[in-house]
Amino acid sequence: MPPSRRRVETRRRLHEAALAVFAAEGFGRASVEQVCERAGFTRGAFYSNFASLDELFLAMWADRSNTLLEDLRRALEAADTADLTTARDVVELVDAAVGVDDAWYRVTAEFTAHALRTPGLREVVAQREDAIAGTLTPVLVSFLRRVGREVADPRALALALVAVHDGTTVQCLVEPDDPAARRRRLDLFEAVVLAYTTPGGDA
Amino acid sequence: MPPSRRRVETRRRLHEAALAVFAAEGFGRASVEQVCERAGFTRGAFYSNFASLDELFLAMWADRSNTLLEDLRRALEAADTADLTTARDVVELVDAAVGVDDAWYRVTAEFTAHALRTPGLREVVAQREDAIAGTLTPVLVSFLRRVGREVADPRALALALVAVHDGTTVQCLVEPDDPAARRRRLDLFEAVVLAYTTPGGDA
DNA sequence: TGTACATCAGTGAACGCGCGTTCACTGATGTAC
DNA sequence: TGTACATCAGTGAACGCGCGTTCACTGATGTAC
Repeated sequence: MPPSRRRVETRRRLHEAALAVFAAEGFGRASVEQVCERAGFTRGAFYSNFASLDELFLAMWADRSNTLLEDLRRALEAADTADLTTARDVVELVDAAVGVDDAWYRVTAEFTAHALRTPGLREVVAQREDAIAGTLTPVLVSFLRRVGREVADPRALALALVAVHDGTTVQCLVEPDDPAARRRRLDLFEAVVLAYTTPGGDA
Repeated sequence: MPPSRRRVETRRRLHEAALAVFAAEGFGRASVEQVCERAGFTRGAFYSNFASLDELFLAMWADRSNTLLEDLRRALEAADTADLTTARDVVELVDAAVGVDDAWYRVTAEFTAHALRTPGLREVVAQREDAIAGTLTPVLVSFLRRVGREVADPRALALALVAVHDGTTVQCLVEPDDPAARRRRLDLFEAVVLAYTTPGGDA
């Protein structure tokens, strides 16, 4: 039996409230009470839908991760590639599509830390990294080929870019008023792309 | 008046307990009670030394960050550089000295996330990144010169390596049994080092 | 389209626990002679 | 080196609040006729 419309909507509102509360208070300090108040439900409604905050957190995080990744994929596939002529152009296009989201970064960082101390969850994070790399790979290879670069090991490049993204996101968020952090991020992306590609035939 | 020996020792034990509890439970879920029990004190002792868990966390984190960075600096300065002949050697030497510490990574990730939502603390994290880059820079430049590479912009390289370190640490910890993650980390370090340096005169 | 009924989904009150915080106290530490 | 005293530092009990969790309930939703 599929869940009723009402139930789907309730869970959606709880997810939404959870994201807001987790972002504002931190994962460990969010309470069932706060999430329910924000969503406009009593605590009973929560327990009718989830066994624990951890379960809600996992559901919300997995769900939103998927959505964000799917949005990213679509944005890249629909991007105007007419002006791409250099690796730097590719980097700037991808960077703009990915963006730097303060609240989501915090939530993901805390989820990752939590997952590292919870055996069953480590795997979830690992699969997510894999999914990101897998989604990025084809579009990245195609963009780079367009500017005359061949990717030797697409998976290695994708994982490297994910690592650079994670690492430089902190630096950008910590110094939000410093445009230099943003520039350094793009420079590093570019350097990595060039290091992991070779000049191709059609350039 | 300097703090008494007894007081210094009490604070040290509270720091130590805090690190253990934060690593095990997560920042937001650690309680004053747990920290005190672990340290072998009553809760009154805690309040005689700190105004809040946040204050203890900040003190512990800043203190330990300094110690770790100082240890790293000493280890690198005392390292045997006779066998350094390639950039890869430098990368492997530095990587071995830095290491990948599960518990400390989690604590730092959560502290960073917390700092991002607490105005006064953002600065603390920013200064820490700066201190790391500043400490690493001279020894890195000297090692690389020894293997025949000139660093164009030492600060940019240091910050790039910190970002790569942060990003790849997650990947290594998430797949602890996969040696490929470790290898990819070293490859990325090497690629960045090569990209940010040029062949020097004495090679 | 309307009515009766069954099941589902969220309500709200109640219970109790963990723990943050305070504070009068006692024992430890150090100083003066 | 020993004694008296002052101050410092941690004890442990007490208070109370926030909130996790449960559960009998009521109102909402959907189905059969």
